Amino acid sequence: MNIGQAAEASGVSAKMIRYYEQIGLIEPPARSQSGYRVYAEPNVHTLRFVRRARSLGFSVEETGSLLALWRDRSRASADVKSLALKHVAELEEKAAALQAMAATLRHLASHCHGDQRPDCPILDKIGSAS
Amino acid sequence: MNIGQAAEASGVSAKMIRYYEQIGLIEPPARSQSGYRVYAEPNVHTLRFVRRARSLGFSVEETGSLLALWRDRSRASADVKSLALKHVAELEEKAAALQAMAATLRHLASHCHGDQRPDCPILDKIGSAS
DNA sequence: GCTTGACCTTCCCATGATGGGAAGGTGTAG
DNA sequence: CTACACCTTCCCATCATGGGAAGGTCAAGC
Repeated sequence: MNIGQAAEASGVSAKMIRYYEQIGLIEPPARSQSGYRVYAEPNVHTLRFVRRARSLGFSVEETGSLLALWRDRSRASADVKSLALKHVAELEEKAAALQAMAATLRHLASHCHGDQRPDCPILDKIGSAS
Repeated sequence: MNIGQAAEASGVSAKMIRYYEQIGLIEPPARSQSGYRVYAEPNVHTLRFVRRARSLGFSVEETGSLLALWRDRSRASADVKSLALKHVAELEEKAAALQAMAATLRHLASHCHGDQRPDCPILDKIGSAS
């Protein structure tokens, strides 16, 4: 399987597969005589793991830790759980920060007429609030 | 006022003030004979505006639009309000995405014993779920 | 066999917002 | 006059991703 097919099968772009290999997140695959990367099913499986970890908001580095845990059959599930819950806390913190911004701005907007007149408490507040 | 004092007074780092100037977000300030940037109160006011817009999650480019609206005394408040509400929608979308990740992961974690045993539904799911 | 087009390779550049730091000039207080 | 704090510009790094150029490879069709 060439990189294009591995990309198709895993949902990870060819560009990113090469990048993940370059930074050491995934193992370099076999190469054909002409230098093409050749992927087998286990490689694709790993790529899918990476894609899903990324889609759960883990950074590439954290994904590397997850991969290591995944491959280590003797790890304690407590290690995985603590990593996951720490990440959950970070996600929730970021979500809360975004929602606080949205709430503030929505509040400002609710006081803005939104018509032809220039008066606008949104800009007034951004320009003078503490 | 030199750039350090303007940074102190506005809450924007000297590095970022130079960057904002370089990309054209803010006007180049006056210069002293020796080439030092010299800021007056209106400059600091603008910097504070930028800082607050950024802290509400507006990108630098969006902040530029807000600045233009702020300086344009004849703009309609409807223009400001629509920009603000569009941004609110984006913020809420991002927050919802993060919370969905957190919820998924929290759900997976709730099924993980978190003890010395290696079995872990978190990794199992990341490794095999669709 | 030869051409064509789809694929692959590596290499470099760009993004967005920010910080770090080097090399060198300036300004001020003691 | 010497320190020291500040300023200047310039380059580099981050994080994850995409774009694209220049050139090699492979398979299908003529």
